[in-house]
Amino acid sequence: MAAQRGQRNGVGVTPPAPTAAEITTPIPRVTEVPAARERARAIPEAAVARLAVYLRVLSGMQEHGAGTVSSEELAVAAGVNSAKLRKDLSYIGSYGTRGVGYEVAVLIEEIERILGLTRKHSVAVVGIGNLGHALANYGGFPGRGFPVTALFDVDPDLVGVPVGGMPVEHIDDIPRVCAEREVSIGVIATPPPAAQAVCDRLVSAGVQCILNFAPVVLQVPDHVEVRKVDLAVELQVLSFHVARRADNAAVLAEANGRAVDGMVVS
Amino acid sequence: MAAQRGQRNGVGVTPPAPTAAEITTPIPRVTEVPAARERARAIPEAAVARLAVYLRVLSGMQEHGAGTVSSEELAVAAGVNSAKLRKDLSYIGSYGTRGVGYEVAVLIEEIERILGLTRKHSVAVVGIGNLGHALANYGGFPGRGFPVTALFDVDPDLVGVPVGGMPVEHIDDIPRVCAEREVSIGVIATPPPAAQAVCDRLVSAGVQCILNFAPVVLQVPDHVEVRKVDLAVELQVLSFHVARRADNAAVLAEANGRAVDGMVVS
DNA sequence: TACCGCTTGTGAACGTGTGCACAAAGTCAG
DNA sequence: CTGACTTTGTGCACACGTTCACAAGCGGTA
Repeated sequence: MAAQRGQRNGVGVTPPAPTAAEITTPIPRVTEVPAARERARAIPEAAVARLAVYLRVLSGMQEHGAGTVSSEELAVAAGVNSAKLRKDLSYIGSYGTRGVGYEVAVLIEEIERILGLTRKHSVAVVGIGNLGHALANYGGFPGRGFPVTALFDVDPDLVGVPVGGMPVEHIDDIPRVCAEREVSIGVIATPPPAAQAVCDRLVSAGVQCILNFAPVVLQVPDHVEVRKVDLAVELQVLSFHVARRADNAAVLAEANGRAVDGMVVS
Repeated sequence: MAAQRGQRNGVGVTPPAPTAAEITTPIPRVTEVPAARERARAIPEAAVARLAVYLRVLSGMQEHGAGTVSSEELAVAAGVNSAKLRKDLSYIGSYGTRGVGYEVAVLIEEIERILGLTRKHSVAVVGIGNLGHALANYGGFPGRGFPVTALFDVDPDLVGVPVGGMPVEHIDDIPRVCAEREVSIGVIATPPPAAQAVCDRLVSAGVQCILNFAPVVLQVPDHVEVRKVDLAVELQVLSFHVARRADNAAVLAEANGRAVDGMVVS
């Protein structure tokens, strides 16, 4: 969940709070919004993540010259249940033809529209260590539409050095550079102790979406979206499964050959 | 999941299948297992991921000399609701003292036990490109207990070259090396087209847990656990939120100052 | 045109996870 | 020892996401 599954700042969960002043300007409470594109809000987060997967699979299919797909085909390729897939697609509208399937090109277009991939999203990477280096070199970042337009680090020896064809800037320049280059997504790849400070700078520079690789729980204002990629957590979840498997095997072995019962070690 | 989060192989969702022959040997169906440590199975995946986060926070607290924590303190530090935290902890047992809180040391020990961190888990990294390089240099991998004991690549120029103090092996040697070094977790950091083949080799080498960085849906047997870290998906989810935000702002602006209605750009 | 088979889209049941609120249980002061 | 205060552990209700199952709708065929 990911996984994942994204961090929400979670702290301000005080429900009796009226949560006034939502986006930027003091808006006098708009509860019943026109709902034309408000539909977007209704898409569950998990479904959004899957839509991104469908999009990738569809792109592959298009390159192989496929004109249409059935929900079943697409579901198998994406590794999900076909009913779930259809429900996910229904969140963005009805673009299929009953008895036939979906037109690949149409689906790609609609998913890209919903995911906001029609606009380019400038990405800034902060922290040019091992991981930041790798991210900067990732070839303009995975897939379409996420050009890396700024790199930052605190190390003066790194500042000015080109990495992946782009000079590293000092983190003190985050506000200026992010504003100039209209950065909309910040990637934090710093050591843990620096992460919160960097995050604060990005936020005050107007960045509203952050991808955090540092193993730290970031505190951000409500209007900022944070997603977390935590290698340690991923490994530990896998470790849990290893342990569970081993334990189950032991229990099962005990349950079958029940002669030895002094064997169960704590 | 993302969260996210973890990929389940999802394809074999045929519910009428009896799912016979579970783990390794032909076991005659054990439904009601002793349930002593079967409790482990009952822990929701999302809770496991959070336990890993709690563990990190607790370690930090212990270094700062904290002896006990209340659920509220720990919850704030971990960025979750305190009720959720208590429920998560209750999955692993009752180790708190009412009126006082939890002993940090005890909690750390119990979480480590549940997550299986008392054993060492050898990690193999396959694909020594940008990302694989970064992972190999990550300093024995994040935190405790996950030593990287093998590196693999298909490029003959890389084989034998030491990366992070460890020579790269050829992927043809995956079965032998993984068996020798008792690798329990495989990390796939290859280009997408190679991922499935590498995965198959790891699985046939006996690796049961895989962390996949390649943007591909891996097909694995039921007994293998896969977790996926997909940068493209993460970015696209963030992109979705950028778009949603922009749309909402536009709608709100329209709803408020309803004089200008030609301003809403698609 | 009428029928048939196929696939979508979705209402409804189900299961899981989250959040609330409170009893149970402990500490500490007097 | 008693009583007040604090914090855990959990039953319960709710919300969310997943899965099922089927009616609605479309293309092809006679």
